[in-house]
Amino acid sequence: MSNGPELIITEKDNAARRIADILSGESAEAERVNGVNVYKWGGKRCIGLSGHVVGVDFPPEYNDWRDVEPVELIDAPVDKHPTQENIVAAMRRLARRARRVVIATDYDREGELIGKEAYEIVRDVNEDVPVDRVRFSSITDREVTEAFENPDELDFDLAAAGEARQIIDLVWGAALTRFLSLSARQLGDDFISVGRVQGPTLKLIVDREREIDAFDPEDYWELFADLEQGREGFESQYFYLDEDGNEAERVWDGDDAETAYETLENASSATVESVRRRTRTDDPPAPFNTTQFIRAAGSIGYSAQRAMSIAEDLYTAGYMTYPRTDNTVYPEDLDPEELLSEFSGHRTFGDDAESLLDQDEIEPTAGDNETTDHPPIHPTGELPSPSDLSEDEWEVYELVVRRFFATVAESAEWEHLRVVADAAGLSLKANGKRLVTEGYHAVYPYFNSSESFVPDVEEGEELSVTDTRIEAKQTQPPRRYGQSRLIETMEKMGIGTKATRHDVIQKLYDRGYIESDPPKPTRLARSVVEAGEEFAELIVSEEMTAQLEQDMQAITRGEATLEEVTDESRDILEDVFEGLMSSGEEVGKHLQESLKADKTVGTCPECGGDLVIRKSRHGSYFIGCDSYPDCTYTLPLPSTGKPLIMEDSCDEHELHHVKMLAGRKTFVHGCPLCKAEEADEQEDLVIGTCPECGEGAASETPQEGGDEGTAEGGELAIKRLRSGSRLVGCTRYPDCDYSLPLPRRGDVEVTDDSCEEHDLPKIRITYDGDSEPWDLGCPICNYREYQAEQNGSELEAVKGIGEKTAQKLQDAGIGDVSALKEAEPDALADVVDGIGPDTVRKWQTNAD
DNA sequence: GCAAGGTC
Repeated sequence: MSNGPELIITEKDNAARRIADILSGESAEAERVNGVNVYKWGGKRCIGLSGHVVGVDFPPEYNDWRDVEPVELIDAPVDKHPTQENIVAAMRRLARRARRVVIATDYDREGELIGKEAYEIVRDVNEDVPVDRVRFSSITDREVTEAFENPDELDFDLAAAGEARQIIDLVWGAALTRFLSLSARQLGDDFISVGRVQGPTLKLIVDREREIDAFDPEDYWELFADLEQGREGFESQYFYLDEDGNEAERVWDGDDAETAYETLENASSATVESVRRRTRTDDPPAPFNTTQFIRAAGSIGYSAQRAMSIAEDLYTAGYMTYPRTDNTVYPEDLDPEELLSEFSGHRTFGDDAESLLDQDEIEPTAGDNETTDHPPIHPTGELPSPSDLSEDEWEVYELVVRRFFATVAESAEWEHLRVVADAAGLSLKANGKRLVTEGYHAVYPYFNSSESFVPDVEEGEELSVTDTRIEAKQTQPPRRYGQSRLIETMEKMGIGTKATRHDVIQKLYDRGYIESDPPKPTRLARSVVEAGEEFAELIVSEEMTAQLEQDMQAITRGEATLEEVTDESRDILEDVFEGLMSSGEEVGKHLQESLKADKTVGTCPECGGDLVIRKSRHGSYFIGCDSYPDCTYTLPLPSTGKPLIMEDSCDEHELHHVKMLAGRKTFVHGCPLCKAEEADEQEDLVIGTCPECGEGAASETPQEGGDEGTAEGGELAIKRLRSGSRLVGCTRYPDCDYSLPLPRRGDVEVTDDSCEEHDLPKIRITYDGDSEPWDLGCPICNYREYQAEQNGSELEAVKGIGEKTAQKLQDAGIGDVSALKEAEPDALADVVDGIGPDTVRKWQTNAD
């Protein structure tokens, strides 16, 4: 038997480092094996994977979509192959000499499978080494130590359940995706995908849109009266009892409403008929799991994707716990008092933490989901200072801290006051609420805690009616799902996981199935869902996951095998394909029509054909005529973003407006023909000489046939392009392509002020309305600053570097990422305040 | 190039 080291394998590097610290009493040292961190102490090594390091796929001979009939994929073999070669290689190297291996991946089904994948890699190079499995749900001293004292075995049945899922997802997803894409002749980047999770998610969105389309608004009226007691006024609303004896406020008949309003208008007083006071306890919220965190972040303006990305950064930097968790119950190990006391004395959180510590008892709330995966999201004892984080990061961090505070705070108490009064035979009601005990709201301001005032009145009291109103309204269609509502609904339906739900939504955007926020389905999405409903009901239904979940549990309990479950699933898919293949052409035609509808901007002014959005060979978008090459009419589009056709259109040209999607830089381009005409009409405005080819400029490279160093007389002008963008560019374009960017929005104004260095006038951008003008200054100086900023945000993209830190680095002469990578850690740490060489090394690893 | 699931 080998007397080499003991090898511990975790699911991720972060866990490896923390476990090594705990088991070694902080004495573990990091070394790099094949570019992978390995933590080393005594006779032990600890390596972190990156989730799955092997993936399932068909053998290469199935790669060509046109050579292989999609139906053939159903019975095609499924292989596993390394996807993270460096990690696999490092593991093999370490496992070869190991005397013992301990699998310490996450404590859930997927973790068991990842553990089994590691086990197989280990076995491949070392037949005899004993392999143990340890399970713990939070990386704390006690849990980890205990787990390692009581090692267990890998649960191969549990892992097999995960493998069954992998195979079924691949076979169904790939076969159906290829079938739809081939039938619609959509090959390349724009294939048409379906899958067990994206299918029902898309159907959810499409179904809601169908309800909205089918919605028929109804008119109704509501009546209000302002009442006054002494000098205190408040609003009341008219109500009546409907046929079922329920209270109703909406009057559905216009004449009835008018009659009631006439009566109300003429009433000068109202008599209080009843007063009801109630106190209601408002309990603090449960700890954050991923879904609830995303929801809360959504309520302060972060998309699901963005919230998770920030959470990931805060986690990697050590400020909060693992962001992907289902758990809403704090582990016993978490001592809330101890964690609170870490915040006492803190500039922002100190007062709240201290007031919470003053409570008689600290008993955290608990949610309904108690799982073994990870603890609920909460801040760690390591506190960042605001300068370590960007503004967004700080805002999200504060949310996480305050949520933790809320979970250990006291309940709030509301006093509800309901007053019913009679005015000339009409019933009026008013509901007041007052926050009597602030409770957790004092530390968690994210919930609405606004009060509504109704004065203390008594039964029989006369109130005067000071004003009356009648409001004509219409019933509203159901609302589209927002991203966080979608994620919550997916969780309820049991589809996707904490780590994937937000990615699924992103995937729907990427595939051209949804657009805007809240997401709205495209024509293509409707067709895909229709095709699914008709031929492959399971792929657009949450039933598929529910069934799979049952099968996986059977495998886990040893009541079914992986083969039985996957064979049965393949049989069902065979049946699906029988129906599909006989209607392939029809399905394809329908999909193609929808695809075209999604791209059509309007009618071609030259030939009457359809104008559609196209992609050039260079990857940029433009508008072209569908009858190309017979008609060569085109219109340009802006170079940034992905075009989206909007519902409204231009009155003059009858072309749909176009929106350019570019994340936070998304903007409405408008009518592409108007933009082109505006550019044609506007003349270039010369503001100076071109620094590259103008008078006095020495050309850097001798031109062939030209005299060395001779300027060509180019001038700089403010130009408007047909694509809608503006720039300062050389009048000799395209012979000279010198150009400087100008902002898309606002009016460009040339001031009398000029830049001495570049001999150009300073430019000011003015806006309609109250917005302050922007003194952009000299366009060359401005562009230089812009580039420096770009380098800065490139630095900020590195994990662990926030806005302020990037600034500090720039001050220290680290202008961009490559400079950071080349920097000597000790030397850099010396010049940057509060940063150690280890942090620099961490950034350098992160920058790779 | 397909899915969904890890993780970055």
